[in-house]
Amino acid sequence: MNVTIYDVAREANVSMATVSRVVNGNPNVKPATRKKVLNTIERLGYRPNAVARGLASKKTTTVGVIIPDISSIFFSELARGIDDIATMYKYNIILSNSDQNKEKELRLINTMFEKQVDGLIYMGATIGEDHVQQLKTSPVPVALAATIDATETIPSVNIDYEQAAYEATSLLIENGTKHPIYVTGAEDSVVNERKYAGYVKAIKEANKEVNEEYVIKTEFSYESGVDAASKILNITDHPKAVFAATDEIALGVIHGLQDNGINVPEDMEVFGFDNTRLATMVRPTLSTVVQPMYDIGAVAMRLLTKFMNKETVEDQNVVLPHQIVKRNSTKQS
Amino acid sequence: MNVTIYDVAREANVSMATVSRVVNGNPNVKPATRKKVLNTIERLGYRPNAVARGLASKKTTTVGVIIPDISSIFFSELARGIDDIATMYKYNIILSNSDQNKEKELRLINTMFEKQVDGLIYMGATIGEDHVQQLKTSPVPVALAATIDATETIPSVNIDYEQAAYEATSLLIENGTKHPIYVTGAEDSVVNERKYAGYVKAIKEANKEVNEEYVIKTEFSYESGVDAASKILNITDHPKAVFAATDEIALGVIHGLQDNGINVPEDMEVFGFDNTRLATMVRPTLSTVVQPMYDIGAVAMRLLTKFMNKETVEDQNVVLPHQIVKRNSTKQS
DNA sequence: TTGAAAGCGCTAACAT
DNA sequence: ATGTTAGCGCTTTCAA
Repeated sequence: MNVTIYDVAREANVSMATVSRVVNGNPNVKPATRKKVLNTIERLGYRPNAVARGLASKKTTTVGVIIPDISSIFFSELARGIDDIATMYKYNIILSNSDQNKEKELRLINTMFEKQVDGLIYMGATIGEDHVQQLKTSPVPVALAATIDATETIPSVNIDYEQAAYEATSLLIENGTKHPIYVTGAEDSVVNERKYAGYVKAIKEANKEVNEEYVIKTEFSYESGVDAASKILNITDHPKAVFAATDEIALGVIHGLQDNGINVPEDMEVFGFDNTRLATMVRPTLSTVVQPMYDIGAVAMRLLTKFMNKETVEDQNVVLPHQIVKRNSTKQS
Repeated sequence: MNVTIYDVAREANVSMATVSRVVNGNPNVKPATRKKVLNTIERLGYRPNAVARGLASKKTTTVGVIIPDISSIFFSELARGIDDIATMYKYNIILSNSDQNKEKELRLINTMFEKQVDGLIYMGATIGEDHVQQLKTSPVPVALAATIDATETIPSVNIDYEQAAYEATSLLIENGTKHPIYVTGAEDSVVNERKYAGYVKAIKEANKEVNEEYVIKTEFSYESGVDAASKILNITDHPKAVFAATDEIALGVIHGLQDNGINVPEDMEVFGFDNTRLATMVRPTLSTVVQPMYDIGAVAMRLLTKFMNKETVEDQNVVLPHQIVKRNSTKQS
């Protein structure tokens, strides 16, 4: 058996309550007593049992994190932001991958509640009614990171996807391509919708009409980008600029283009989205939209701590600033 | 207040024990009773409290995972393998970043124990005596993933780093470069030592002598690779092949070389290590050592489940097979 | 400043 | 097949 608070109390000739007080830094303990207790804690090698503490106090100092895929360069960066702030506020993180699978997402949320997390950070493209339902009846605070629910009723941290996509597309248009091609995933999410909306807005502003042939819906992967490049090259008289919904797609497009003897950006320009570390790990380096993944995670966690502390929060839906960074996959303008 | 097992018992006219039995799938319950209980669980929206269960049963179905940096493409892949197998065995994961900081590592291990994890998976290059001490006196099973302690007394899952590095270097030598350059991090870890030993072995086999000028110790980052390329180019009459200790360094080297007008692999060859997703996301695609990160994580977790189940394990130090994959950053031989 | 004692919600003998 | 009853190790009133 392990040494318990009771053992310490007995050995130090004080009550459990006193030991508890010194362990928890309660100031109402005479220095001499504190010292005595601390000594026997040291001597016995006492280590508080967080589970027992959790049961008694109804706080686990643990937050749940549901993430689509931690091996994704995008989400792992977010997770890092979450964990750093969590650590700062003395929380630990239970991390689970959902693969954007609805059943699994719902099940995971429930598991997190069973484990009595003090709060939950949720990431996942498609938030249906059942998700919202389950999240809104949560016994603990919830925050969405880089995720938007249609009702916009759950606290969240994001950037202005529409505006960002609009700016990126506009830049390509200004650079001389009237109707850039858009390559994205065929995902049915609010974030994806907004990016598309921004693209459309820029196109309409310049051309009035959106040519569906120039919108390629595939998957959010490097390979899809490579494939998309071939498709693009097969379009007769294709536009000379491509806006990709993620950096990973953009990288694929660049390489797919290069594999076909096309020079980027001389022959064709490519613009990405996210500014993952990948963006500077290509030649030419990728012009892209800076989505501050780490910060989104960090701010989401910070927001959650406020809710957990029952602080009043001014704005539940945080919109972080984005940026446009021009590197070498687009022409200098 | 939440609904407890006691409420369910009362409403269903059975004892807590019976409710506990149906919740835990104990077969010793009359089907009719089970159904009745299940109904009232449903009706009351009862959700078992895992913390209370943990206190009573001394099992939390949670394992700790200490990782240097989840945002690293290498470790996040490992983490994914861990979580998948954990999920398969009904465990959840408490994930914490250590940044390879000794103080933090030691503190995290302790926190994991306080939280009463049922097991611990540890990753981290430098395992000193205090780590070994703390890990060996662990109250729960521990497994190292892609990590080696000098005493080799803690269960672990790895590949044969020395052999892998030897093979990679030899391949470069066979391709015509008598003494390839080695670019690695200045990290003081067993894994790093072994890779270096493999490199040295191959060099000695071909030349008898190792030229220290051809060993560049920097950091494990893309940027370091880029910088290393310049250094290499500054070496008079430098070798025409580079073996990098990680893919990320290799990518940097390739781009640094290309930025200086060098063609890969025509002018210089580059070989990586790990086979992260990065390897196929460069042009030319990267020849590299396949270290099965996902599998290492998965096997480590599987190993841990065996220990947690008190199964007897034949070999505590698992060595997974590696592979050499030739892509386009080396010449066809 | 300290102690006593009642839980927190559940599991696990032990009975029946 | 089901119920009774101790705890699990800690926090938290409430008293003193």
